[in-house]
Amino acid sequence: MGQEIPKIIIGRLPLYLRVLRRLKNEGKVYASSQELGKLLDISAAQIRKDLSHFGELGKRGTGYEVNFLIDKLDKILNIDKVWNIAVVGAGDVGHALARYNGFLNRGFKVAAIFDSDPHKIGTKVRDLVIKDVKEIKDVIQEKNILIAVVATPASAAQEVTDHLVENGIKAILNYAPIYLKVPKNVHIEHIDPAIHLQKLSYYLG
Amino acid sequence: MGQEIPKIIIGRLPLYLRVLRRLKNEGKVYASSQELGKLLDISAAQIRKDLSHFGELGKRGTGYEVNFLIDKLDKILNIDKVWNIAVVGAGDVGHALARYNGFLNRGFKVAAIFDSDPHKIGTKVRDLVIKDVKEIKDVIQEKNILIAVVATPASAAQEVTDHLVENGIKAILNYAPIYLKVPKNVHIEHIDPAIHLQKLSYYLG
DNA sequence: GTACAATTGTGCAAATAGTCACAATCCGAG
DNA sequence: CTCGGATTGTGACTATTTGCACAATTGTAC
Repeated sequence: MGQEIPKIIIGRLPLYLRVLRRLKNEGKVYASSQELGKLLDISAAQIRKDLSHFGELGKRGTGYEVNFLIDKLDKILNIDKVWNIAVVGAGDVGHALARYNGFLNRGFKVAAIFDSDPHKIGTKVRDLVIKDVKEIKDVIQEKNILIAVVATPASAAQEVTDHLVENGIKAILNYAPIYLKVPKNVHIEHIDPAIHLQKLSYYLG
Repeated sequence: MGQEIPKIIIGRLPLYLRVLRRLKNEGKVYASSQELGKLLDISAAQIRKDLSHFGELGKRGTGYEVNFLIDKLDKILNIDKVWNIAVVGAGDVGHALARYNGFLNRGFKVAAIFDSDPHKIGTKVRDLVIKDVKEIKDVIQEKNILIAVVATPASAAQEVTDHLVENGIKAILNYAPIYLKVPKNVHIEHIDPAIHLQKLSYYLG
């Protein structure tokens, strides 16, 4: 303990959590590393080693108690509460995110959505009013938002990002097809479907 | 050569390509590994080593010729043509994908979209008619589709996937928040925004 | 044409990640 | 209360990935 946990391990924890939630739903009380591994195509040894970074979470002979492990992972990933997040860009992606039902029971709630288009500002997505990007500062302060999603066109993404960072955002999920520069104390993840498709097409040669 | 290229390297090639396209747009003719590295937060040495797997693509003293490298990466990734792809699920994600303008110049075209909801079947997204999932077989044969996107609820995703695989799909991009089982000759990539958000929230502890 | 600044490609070393295999432990049956 | 099957946690090992450093090459300036 006390050790810095490698990023690659952190990246697997949400996968473990997702499958555990499913098992819980199916009424399962215990799960072995072998069983989890089979459901995730990850070796049982790796799962055990990953989890062992956070203490002795399993019981020898029995496996991992599903509910206990879910709670533990929730705490580790800091999603034992719900984070308010902001979405910038009310295009198709912004709309899809604002309307997505899957966030709430996984630790997040879209609490604000912004755009710069006067035609969109003031209209609603679900029960959320699209606000002017100029209001970002006030809103994220008021709603205590630390996580934002950038869902603007590539041309606006860096500028929006800088603005978010200036106003205290500490983590960004970026859907714009461009690499965003952020200070190293700000964390960032990227989603670009074309990138994934290109990885796939390589293997179809 | 003849060697199997590690997956992790293949995963970076689309990133190189994306930044090269931007540089080309800006009128740049040459780019050094250092310059690319700075734009991507990847070490220059790593970029050189990655690219060296595919021949001597740069010029010592000068760097990489942008146009040449773009062409080369296009060929390596098999996107020197446009792939027809199918989207299954015409919800928010399916709509967003079908309406997205960014695919075409990156090697892909949404050529079909399917749903099982009778209310949606027959309606249009852009100029694409939403078809019944029962027509998957015929349409992907007719349009020569090898790549599909699963954008259904989690509950339907595995069934849809099995159906796609049975009918010749060789690569799947999965947006459903569930791990999909596929035969090992079928390639798969996953996108789940909640997973990314959870990776981020870990660091906000 | 020579000197020099820039930059690649790459062998080697270091760091990181993953697998193996087994002692330690747990639980249930008898 | 002992035995046996199951399963974890982990040290030792192996494999993979990254970084370093420099010879080889290129182009330019004079």
